Amino acid sequence: MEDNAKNKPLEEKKESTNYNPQEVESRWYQYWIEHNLFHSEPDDVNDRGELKEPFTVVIPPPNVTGVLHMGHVLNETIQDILVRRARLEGKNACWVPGTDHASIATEAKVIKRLKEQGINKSDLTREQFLKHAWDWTDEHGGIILKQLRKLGCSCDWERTAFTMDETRSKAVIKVFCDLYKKGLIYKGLRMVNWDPERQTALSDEEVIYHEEHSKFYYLRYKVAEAGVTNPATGADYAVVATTRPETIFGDIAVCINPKEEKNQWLRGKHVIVPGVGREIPIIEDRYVEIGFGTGCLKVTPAHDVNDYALGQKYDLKTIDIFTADAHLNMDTVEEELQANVRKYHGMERFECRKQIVEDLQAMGLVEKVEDYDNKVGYSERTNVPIEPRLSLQWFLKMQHFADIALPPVMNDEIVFYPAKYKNTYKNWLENIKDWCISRQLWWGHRIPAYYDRALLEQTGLEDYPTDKIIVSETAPEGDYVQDEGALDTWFSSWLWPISLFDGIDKPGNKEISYYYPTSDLVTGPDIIFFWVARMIMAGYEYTGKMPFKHVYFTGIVRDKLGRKMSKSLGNSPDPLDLIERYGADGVRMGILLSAPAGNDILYDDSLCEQGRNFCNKIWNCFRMLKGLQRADVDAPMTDREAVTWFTLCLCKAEKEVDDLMKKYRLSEALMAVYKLFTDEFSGWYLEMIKPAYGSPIAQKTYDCSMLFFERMLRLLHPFMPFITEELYHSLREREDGDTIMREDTMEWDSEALLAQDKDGAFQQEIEHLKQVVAGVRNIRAQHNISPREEMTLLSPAPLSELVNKLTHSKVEVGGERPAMVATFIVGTDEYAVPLNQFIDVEAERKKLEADLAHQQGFLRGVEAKLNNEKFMAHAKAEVIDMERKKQHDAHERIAAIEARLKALNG
RNA sequence: GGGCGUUUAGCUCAGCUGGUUUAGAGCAUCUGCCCUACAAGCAGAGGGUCCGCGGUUCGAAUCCGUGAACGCCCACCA
Repeated sequence: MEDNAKNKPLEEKKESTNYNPQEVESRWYQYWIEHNLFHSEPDDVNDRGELKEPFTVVIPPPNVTGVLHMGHVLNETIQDILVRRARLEGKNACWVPGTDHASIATEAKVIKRLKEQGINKSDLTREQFLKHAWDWTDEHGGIILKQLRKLGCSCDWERTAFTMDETRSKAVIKVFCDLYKKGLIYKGLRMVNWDPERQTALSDEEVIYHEEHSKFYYLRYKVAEAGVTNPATGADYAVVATTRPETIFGDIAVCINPKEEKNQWLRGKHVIVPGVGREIPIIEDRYVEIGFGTGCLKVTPAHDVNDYALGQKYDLKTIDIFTADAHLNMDTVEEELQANVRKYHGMERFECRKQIVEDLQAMGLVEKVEDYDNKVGYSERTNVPIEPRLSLQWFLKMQHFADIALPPVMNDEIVFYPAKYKNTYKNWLENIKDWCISRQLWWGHRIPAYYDRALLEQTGLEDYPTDKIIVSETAPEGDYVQDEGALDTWFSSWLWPISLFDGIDKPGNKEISYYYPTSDLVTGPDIIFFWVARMIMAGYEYTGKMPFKHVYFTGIVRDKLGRKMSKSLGNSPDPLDLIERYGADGVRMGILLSAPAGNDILYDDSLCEQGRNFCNKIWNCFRMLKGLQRADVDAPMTDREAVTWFTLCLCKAEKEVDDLMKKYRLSEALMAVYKLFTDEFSGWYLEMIKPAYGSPIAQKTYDCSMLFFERMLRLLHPFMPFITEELYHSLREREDGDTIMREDTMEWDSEALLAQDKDGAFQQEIEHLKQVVAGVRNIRAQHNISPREEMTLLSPAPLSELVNKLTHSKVEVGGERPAMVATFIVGTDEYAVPLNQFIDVEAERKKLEADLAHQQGFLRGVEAKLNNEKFMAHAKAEVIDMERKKQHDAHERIAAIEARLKALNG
């Protein structure tokens, strides 16, 4: 993988001059913790005695049993950048960490582990099971938070919370009771998404639909009335097409569209469910789409949402033929039909599908089987096909919440980055459905609803009168039974920004008043409905305010082929391993480099490599500067020019980074710093001020350079916290406890500094100079002239001494042109370098002619505009002036090229 | 079936309300270099019909229309 081909073999290398991140990183993280630098308290004041502005971020709590993956690296790095930058700006930054109990995922893991120990969940009481779950949480919980430290995350660890700790649980229960009191929570028998693996209801958002290649089975339903046949075919049966033949045991009717001509003969008749023998009526409803399938729809109210609706409309009974784990339950089928169906009892649903089709085929009741693509819903967590199932669940009415949560996003009180997610958000809220909040799980917040034991035994759960249910934060006196269900995990997550500051239980307390609304939320767009939207709802409902001001949606981290990272593909690198190899700073830079908000990242190790290389570059710049001998002498003119120029570069870059950060264009901000450091500082500035071998540098120049360095470290610190802290302390002696993280109080007025070169004339001069240097270097490269060999540069005008220094040449103004020269043009000036060798006249001429053609083409374009009356009449004056300048410059360049060509020919 | 988004160099992307020397960056590629900070480096070079078509305009990568390809979200066609 490593391309060492052109690298020097290791053994030949001099002593290593590479930056070693591992030692540095662990040392500084420990220092930060020891000095409590991440901790925040309300009403903190700065050195000037002013109250600091709060800047709050709450972490999207990772699953308590989770381990760090690349998605976390991206997400947490972005949060850390925002938080660290806020600290440098003098804000009181508070990043609150924590974990999520993730009820369904964690319960699954616990069950799996118990199974490995030979224990079945069903053998345990609720209390026993919860004991195991808590053990697991204590054991594995928080591993991920430790891993975040390796990444450099500056969370306020003293505030670490858990969605099921005491404060958070209290908030959840309180909110449930409150919403129940407000009439927004109700209990009802509804068709829900049932996960047969975990045996719990799921919300609509937890179902993921996949396109699937399946079969369309055409089944024959014999007409019960004797002698009635299809006039078109003579058949004495109706044909019903279905993708789920195993549900025919629950068929209650066959529905046709009253307008569909070809099925008119079935009106008012009855048919026999094939293989089952149940006689069911033909009903009519316009819901059935004309022209689709056979126009005959089997109605199975217990196992399909639409059929359920039809069942309600026509008052049909329901026969639920599945057990909770999606095996066939024939006990619900009528006694007189048992002989036909008993053999299917206890079969798994897909096995039964095969079997029933086989059996019906044997009976000649299958007309045909076609290939068919349809969508099947899968459980987000267990990845098992969900089963629509009628069950008693708790729901939250959502219209009210949609009404309060939509406007603030649409009018940008809460700003989404990127803004396109506003549409997604709007769409969901405008088609909101009630939220199924109960789960048939034990690991989670138990629903605070109580049933009178005596009454319950009398009525059973389904018929228990709703008005007799007691919803209360504490168990009522007397003989009551608590609801067995737990709440959807998101029913606690949606309170997170409030409950972290105990704002539900103690509204208006000091913490919530200070830290809330939080500043930025960083999360993936995949949980915009699950989490973001619902936090906004809870925020307005319980504080009257938005929960956060900005939402930054990250992309998905993919491999470089664009595939999602997954364990099975083995394309997901272990972040800790990457940190080991490239350093946390390197990994942070790598993951951020190609990550504009909302864009997927095609991750490749080479990105981290670039990050590591950059660290090394910074490290070596520092070594070079620090190693210079200093002397108390006047700085030469070249130093002063270099310092002035770089001051301007730095100020411009600071402004640019500031601007980009305000727009949350983090990768571009980092790139701006990267270019400032590698190109301008290291490539140009250091070469400009580097003293001759063995000579010292002027103290003044040295001090300025160190100042530049420190300012660049500050710019870079949010992105690369470790190396910047290390070098901050290496620049000069610092007091114990000092840190780069403190507010920037350096005397540095970038506006005033930039004003010194308001029209940019000086910067232009240096840019011109850089091009001249490049021109000379180019000639050296083309003619194989060693950088050590001194040359003469013939210039039309005097040039700064910097040119001599950077090109190792003597500049002569004007002067005679010898026969053998190489030339180049910068702007409209022609420069020449006399050569001690013959030049390839043909090659030179060809190049010049190509350039000439290009310039002439350019000129034609410009002149076409200037000769166009309409252009002259419509275009703005500045534009016309610009075109005139272009014309003038092009003429000059053409003249120079022609003169040179003439000299070459003559 | 609706909605949204994307399409610019080999790759990943900038290019804001049309005009800034006939399109920029980083990476990758090629050539030449171990010169006393850095070969995890330095210097230089090459590379684009701005998805197609039509329109608006003096002027379009940029605005409008249309077609295509890809991606995402939502939706109960069995």
